[in-house]
Amino acid sequence: MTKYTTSRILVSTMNSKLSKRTKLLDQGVYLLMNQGYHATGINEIVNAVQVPKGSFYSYFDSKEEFAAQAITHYMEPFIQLLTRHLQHSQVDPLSALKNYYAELIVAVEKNGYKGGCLLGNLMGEIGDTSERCNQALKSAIERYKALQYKALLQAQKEGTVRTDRSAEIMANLLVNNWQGALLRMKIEQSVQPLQEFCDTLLNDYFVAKSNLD
Amino acid sequence: MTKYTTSRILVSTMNSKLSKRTKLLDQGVYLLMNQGYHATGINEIVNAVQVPKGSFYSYFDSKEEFAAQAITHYMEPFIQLLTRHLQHSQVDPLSALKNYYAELIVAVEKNGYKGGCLLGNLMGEIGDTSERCNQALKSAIERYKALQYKALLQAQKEGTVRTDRSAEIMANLLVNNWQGALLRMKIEQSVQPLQEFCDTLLNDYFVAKSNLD
DNA sequence: AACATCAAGACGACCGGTCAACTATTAGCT
DNA sequence: AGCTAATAGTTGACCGGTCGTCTTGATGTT
Repeated sequence: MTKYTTSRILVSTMNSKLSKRTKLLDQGVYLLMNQGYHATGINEIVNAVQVPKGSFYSYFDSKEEFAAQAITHYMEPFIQLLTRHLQHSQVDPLSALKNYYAELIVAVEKNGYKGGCLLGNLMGEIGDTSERCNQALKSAIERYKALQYKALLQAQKEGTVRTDRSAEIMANLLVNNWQGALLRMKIEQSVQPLQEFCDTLLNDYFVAKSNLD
Repeated sequence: MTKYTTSRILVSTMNSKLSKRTKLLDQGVYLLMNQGYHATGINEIVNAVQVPKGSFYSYFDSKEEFAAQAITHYMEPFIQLLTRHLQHSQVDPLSALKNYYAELIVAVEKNGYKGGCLLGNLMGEIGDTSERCNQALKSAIERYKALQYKALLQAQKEGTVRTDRSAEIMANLLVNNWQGALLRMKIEQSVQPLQEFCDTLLNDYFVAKSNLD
């Protein structure tokens, strides 16, 4: 019984520390996305989740390392959402991509066009000045692209996506151009740039000729 | 002769003030592009061009107003370069656009892929938090797009660009997606994203069917 | 008691903007 | 024309913060 009690306390401590760390990352993602890296101070992050300032460094080595991990943390829900769409057994890969982007468009509109995407924002702000974050951004984008690449490859096999352009290039176009459209959305306060992007690539350019209307 | 001398001094003073202001803007563009808005302090700007710090506020009302004007200042050479290409009497509008982007690609590669584009960077960093800069960004992008829209419209009339997609949407795609490609270029340290963008839109998607190989 | 972990506040640096003191220019007077 | 007072422009020190990181005393664990 002593052993069982010790084990429960140990698990509880670990979970509490993970929970605090997760809260910091959640809050970091939120603030970094809405304010940017340099305009977001550590005090604001820790105060928002009731973590003492001095404790920050027991979770993260530095602000830069924190941001790098916030980047990875930010991507998780997107990777999960896209994976779910792609694993939908009744939907072909191209339609799954379309559904995925359509769902994102609804979400950003609901969010009042604010923030856009953490990846694009930080690429612009600290892509040149933080090697660590640059690395995290690159990895995040690469993971995102790889999922879309696989989907396009499968769609090519199924005959719904053109084969005269490589799936690699098409996945790059999706990932890169989505970022540009999100930036424009932010200043125009409109999802029109996103819709134009989807129409152009997913409903037209990528579609195999035999599948076009 | 007294009148002539007074007139020369007056002109010289005006030119000196304009020259200092221009130097501040040039330096501001450079630093904002390489470091971002919040990581660039006013001291760094004024020190770089030997202007006393207190004088900064006789040129610009605030840091925010300065950045807004740096945005407009930054766009001038691009507008001029694009205009020159489009006014080239021996080149059709679509080829002029291609030549313009090809020239930019050479320039960013020569610059070591650094900075990217001030517009995209600041949209991501302060597009949500500075209304004044958001306005300047919007105007700058709109000006840039308008030039490209006119070129595409003319190209449609000449039969080199497809007509089943509006020139408006195509100009938007150019402007938005170029920003996304530049962000990716920054983290990948490669012009490949830019080249893929140009190949896709200018050499394929935009081209009238009868002009495709 | 000895050791490990936590965290409040100190550290040295930086921030944008203000303003008193100073300098330059203009207006008014003789 | 020359001088003085009034006005306009310039600017470096200052203001009241903020910043990320580190130190050291407090607290927790064994």
